[in-house]
Formats: sequence, structure tokens, C-alpha cells
Amino acid sequence: MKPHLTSINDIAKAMGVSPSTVSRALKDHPDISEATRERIKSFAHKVNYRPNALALSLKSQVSHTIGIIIPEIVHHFFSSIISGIEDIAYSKGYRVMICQSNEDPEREKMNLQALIDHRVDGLLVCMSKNSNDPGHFISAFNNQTPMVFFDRICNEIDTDRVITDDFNGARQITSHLIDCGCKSILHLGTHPGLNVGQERQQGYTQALKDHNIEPDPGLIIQCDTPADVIHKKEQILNLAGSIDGIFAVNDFTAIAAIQLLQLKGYKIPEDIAVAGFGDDPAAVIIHPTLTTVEQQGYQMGQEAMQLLLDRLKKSSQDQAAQVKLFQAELKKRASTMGA
Amino acid sequence: MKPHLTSINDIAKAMGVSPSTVSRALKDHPDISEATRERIKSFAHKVNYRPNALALSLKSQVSHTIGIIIPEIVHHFFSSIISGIEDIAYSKGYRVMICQSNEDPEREKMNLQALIDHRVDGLLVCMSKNSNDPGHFISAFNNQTPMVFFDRICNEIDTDRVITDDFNGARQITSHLIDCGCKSILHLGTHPGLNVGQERQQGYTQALKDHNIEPDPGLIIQCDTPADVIHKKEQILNLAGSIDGIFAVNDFTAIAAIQLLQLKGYKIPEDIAVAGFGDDPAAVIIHPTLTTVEQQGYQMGQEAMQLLLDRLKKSSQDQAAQVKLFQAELKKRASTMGA
DNA sequence: GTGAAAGCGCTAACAT
DNA sequence: ATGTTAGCGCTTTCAC
Repeated sequence: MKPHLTSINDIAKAMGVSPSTVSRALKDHPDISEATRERIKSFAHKVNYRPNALALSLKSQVSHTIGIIIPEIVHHFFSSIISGIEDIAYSKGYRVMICQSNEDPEREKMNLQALIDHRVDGLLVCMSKNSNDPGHFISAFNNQTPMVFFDRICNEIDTDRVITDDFNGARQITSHLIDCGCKSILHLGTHPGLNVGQERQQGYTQALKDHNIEPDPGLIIQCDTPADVIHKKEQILNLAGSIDGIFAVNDFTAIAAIQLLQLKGYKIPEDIAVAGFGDDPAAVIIHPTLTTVEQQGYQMGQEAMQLLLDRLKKSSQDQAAQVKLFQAELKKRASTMGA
Repeated sequence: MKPHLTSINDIAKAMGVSPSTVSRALKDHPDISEATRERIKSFAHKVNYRPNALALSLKSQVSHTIGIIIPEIVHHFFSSIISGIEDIAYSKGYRVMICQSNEDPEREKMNLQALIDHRVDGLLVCMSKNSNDPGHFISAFNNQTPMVFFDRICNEIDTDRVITDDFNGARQITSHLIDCGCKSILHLGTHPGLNVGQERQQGYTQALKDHNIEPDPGLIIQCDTPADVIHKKEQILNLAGSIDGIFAVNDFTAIAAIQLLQLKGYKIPEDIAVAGFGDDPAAVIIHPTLTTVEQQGYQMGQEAMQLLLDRLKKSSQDQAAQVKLFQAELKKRASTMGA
């Protein structure tokens, strides 16, 4: 029951010419006479002819489609990135296929395969949290698939990267906490496996050292979601009495911590100053508003797509890998400073 | 510099058999002898053979790809829907192409065209706000393109729909405001053109009537974004003294209103109770937590994809249009009720 | 200025 | 049990 959209062959038959003539006429090939060209074009327009992108891709070996692999769409930072990618892609005549890995390496692997099966021209990837083995990405890369990583990169692959300066952002925000008078700052951090988390933790540690504060391993907890905050609430509350600041690896976690602490009677920022990372929209909704650093998701998405396009233009592999580092701008808000 | 992934022809040549034998062997056709089958399969595996989805689609006239047209990805409700769609699609071997219209009818039109050019098997659509003329959707539908609308439907097209019971949700929440003692409720509503907005406004009006309150046209303002709230703050503040409740068409607008009113010294909910619509994550972050109704984006996405799959199975048009109405569950929170 | 033919990768009737 | 052929829709070289 499929529509059977009219093809070049249909037009050729209907007009008593050959398919090649139709093809040429439609793309204003100089060989075709003015008369036939117009005749064919107007007919094509009348029957609402549209070239079959699939056939075009098969023929030309270029699909004008790029694949995105992302942990999850429902996440302000990630959806902003997708939006940036999509806007650039759209303006350049590219379509995007989006797959979410849901932080599952198996699914990530299958997504990759499916996108390659669809012969995408290139890949934009943000790795899943639990990706222990990037083997599938490595072999795809070795197989000449143009790739650009964003946010969560793959260290083993030497290709373009679009990342936030997580180290510096964390260093800045931790410095800011210290400037606000914090002496004992808890870090709610993420998996050791995640580059972004590690960078942030190192930035935190560096800032402490910058201010001659000895980092205390007891003040680093692996806790990077609101659920984790609930789960580790005892541990956090036990520490709460002896700390005066918290730097959380992301805003949701920071917000969950604020809510937990407020519930127990702590005043934010008077008793404990709290800072997050990312500048999620919720950061200006929580009371007190959350000090954080802004991550430019939309722009990062745009940049990633642009890098991929550049890479597609040139002969793929033989260009040096570019790294676009986005500075995270500090947003000082009420959760760290008195009104 | 493209990789040239190995094709069935390559395998055939390498093994001294015909392409059709390879094709058959790979799909366990009974005609092929155990021996050749295994020989071919293991070779294919060794060279990492992967079928070209483009060729398959061109041949079979089925792309196993569906198109999504959505106003914007960066929006919790919409990204949840996409996630639901993607999960079902993925599990059934479908890929999705996502296009955002950015509420621009022109772009929406081009998106539609591009997806059709790519020969998607079907379309999942949430119309743009400013779509005055749904002509392009109508002609695509008449041209047999399977379509399912979600959230913002197209009244002119008789096909499957997945929607929230906006009327009932708004009626419930307005009733709740009245139960909380509100006598004079301001409605911050949306464009007259949007079905969802209209339904919500009618639900609001109905609830007032249910309680013998005469609806006051002066208490309905077109204001459906935080930016609108800023823009119309004078108007809202002028009314603030004489109202005791607000029902906003969505949560962001409700939150912006709360923030505006709090800034001016109003106590929520004591002076003015406020309710939203959608149960955005921010609803439990704002203080006081926001009373709202829950919209099940993820489930709606799943359902929409399922309807489309059903539609693809059958002979397209000749089945009655289904409507899946999701009830919006009332979430009573602090913004309408004393602690 | 236009047509015929081959081929992108794959499948399926139709041979053998 | 395997090969040949044609064709999905399109482009492009090569003829005429």
C-alpha cells in the first residue's frame, strides 16, 4: 500500500524521453535544450516529483546523514547539544539519526552498528558512562568512519573533540567557594571512569592546593545523581556538621544536596555553601539560586557538527585532530554568597 | 576516501560463488548446502560484512526509518516523548530521524519534505505553534504517508492521535484551586491557535462554571512563557492585588509567575495560590513546590510509536484513526496548599 | 541534444 | 544446490 512516489523513470515514460534526459533536465545540464528542460521541469513540478534520497545515497556513496550517539536525550545539556547539532546539520542539508545508549555499552555498540549499516557519513559521539571497552569505536575509526567526540570523549581515539574545560571550571568554582570563606569543601563526584568527572575532581583538588588547603580524601564521595544523594544521605549528613562547602559534579546533584540539607535545618549558604556544574535551568529556580558554571551545550553541538563537516570535506583521516575547548563561565549566585 | 565496506559482491568474488548464493547463505535460505553456508558465513563474519541498509531500503521500498517533527528538542516534555519513541523504535529495529521546526512553519514544511525525500516509512508529528496552514501535512497524508500526531494535533487530518486530556487536566487543577479557597483565578494561557491551550482554557472555564463562578474574560491573559511573564509583568501585577489564584498553561510560566510575585512580596500560596501544567522536573525544585498535573511524555512517545508501527503493518489508510487520551494526574503540592 | 548501458548493493523470480 | 537476470531510482560515461 505504499504510495509509489513518481520516479524519474515514470516521468521519462510519460514524456516519451529517456531517464537520462529527465535527470539532466532537472539539474539544468547545459546539453539539454531550453524547450525540453522547461517541459520536463514543469511536468515534474506538476506531479510533485521528489528525488529519492536513498537511491541518490546508494549511487553517490554519500548519505548526507550523520549519526549521533548520546547517553540520554532527556537531559538539558544533552538535548541542547543535539539542538545545536541539528540546527547546523539542517542548514547544510544533512539529516541526523539519533540513538540513545541509555548508558548501556551494549546498546551503544548496537547503535553504532546500526548507524554504520545505514551508511551515515559520520558520527557524533558522547560515550556512555560505563563504556569500559571502546573497541567498537576504535574499529569503526580505523575503518575510516569520520568521528567527532563531544563531552565524554574516547581517549584511545585520535580524532576531533569538543569538550568543556572541566578542570578549569571546577578549579574556578572551587576557588570561588574558598573565596567565600569555605575551608572544608565536600566534593560530590562521579565515576572514576568518566573523563569529565575526573577533570572536575582534579580541578577541585588543584584549587585547594592553590589555596594551601590539604585535600582530604574523606571529602570526596562518588555521588552524581539525585538518587545517589538519597542513597548516601547518611554519609552526607554525617559530614554536614564539619563542612562549610559542597562542590557537586553537576547541578541536579547539587540541588538534591541543597534540598536534603535544608530539610535537616541547614542554612544555605550560611551553614554550607553549595555549588554545581552545568548551569541547568533549574539552577535559577532552586532557592537559593545555585552558583555553578555555564556549559554551552548548544554551541558545543554546533561546533561538533561543524568539525564533522570539515572532516567530511577533506580526505578524512589525514588531518590533525582538533580540540575545541569551551571555557565554563562562572555564575555566582545565592547558594554561595549572602544576599 | 570513503572506506568501501565489503559488499555481497566482494564476498562472492572472493569465494568464487554468485552474489545470490552469498545473499541466500547469509539469511539461512534452506536451498544452500550446510557447507557453503558455513563457509560463507564465517568469511562474512571475518571481513566484518554488514548489509547496506540503503540498498536494502531501495530494493524493498521500506526504509525502517521513521521521521519525527517536533517544535524543539530542548524541552523536558518533548525530549521525554522522543525518548519514548526512540526506545520502542530501537527495540523494533527502526531508526529515527528527528527534525525540529523551532516553531517555524516554513522550516516544518522543509523538514517534512526532507523526511519524505528520505523515504521514511512513517511520520510522528507535533505541530508547530504558528502552523496556520497544514496544507503540506494534508497532502502528505493524502499521498498515503502513515502519520501519527502527538500533543499538538492537526484537526484537519483524520489519523491516529496521542494526546493529553488537557481539558480534564485543566478542569481538575482549577477545581483544586477552588477547593483550596480561590475565588478569583487568573489564567495565563496560550495562543488561540493551539489545541492544547484551548482545551486547557476550556477546562479552566468549565471548572469555574462547575462551581458557579462566572468566568471573567479579564482574568485570561495570553502569556505562555517566562519571557511573556516578564513582558506582561505590569498587567499581571496590576491584577495580583485582586486575585487569589493563578492557573498557568505550563510549569515554566507558573514558575516565572511565582518568582515575579515573590519578588513583589506576595506569599505563595497564602496570598495567591499557583498551579501549572506538565509536571516539569522544576516543579519540585521551586519553593514552594508547584502543584501541577503530570503529563506522561515518555509513555506518550511509546504509544505514538506503537500506533505508527500498527499502522505500518496494516494497509495504511484503511483503518480507523485511533485516539489515545492520556489522563493528566493531579499533583497537589505546596504552591496551592498550606504546609 | 538525446539515448543506451552500466553500476551503486541487494534480492527474488526464474533458470539449470 | 547454485547461477543468471532484472530491477529498486538515479547518474554518468560513452555513443550517435
